[in-house]
Amino acid sequence: MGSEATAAYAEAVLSAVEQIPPGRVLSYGDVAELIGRGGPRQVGRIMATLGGAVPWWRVVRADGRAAVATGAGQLGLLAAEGCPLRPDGQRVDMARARWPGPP
DNA sequence: CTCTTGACGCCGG
DNA sequence: TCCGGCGCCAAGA
Repeated sequence: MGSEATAAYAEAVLSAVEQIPPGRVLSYGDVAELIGRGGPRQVGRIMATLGGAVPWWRVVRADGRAAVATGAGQLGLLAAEGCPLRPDGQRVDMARARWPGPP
């Protein structure tokens, strides 16, 4: 059972993203640290492959900006959920929108 | 088996 | 604030 390691990792990433409450966001690196496995790149890869099954728009870059391939649509979804955005409207206010983590 | 790419992050200038 | 470079791990060609 070797390939299951990747499947288990993918499931851990998707599970963490599903736990993000509306109006909150997590960065790729935050998800990686939360599950304690791999790194930001691995999280991004899982999101690109299986992200469609979870609220992927709640995952943003560490600097509060949206990922390249997701574009402005992500910021629109976050804004619609009440997520605090910066005045420029191009980035998320990580100081307020960052989800502290599971209780 | 090796090389390149990627929904990234951090540091320095 | 913006720009470039280096590091990280895994999958695809």
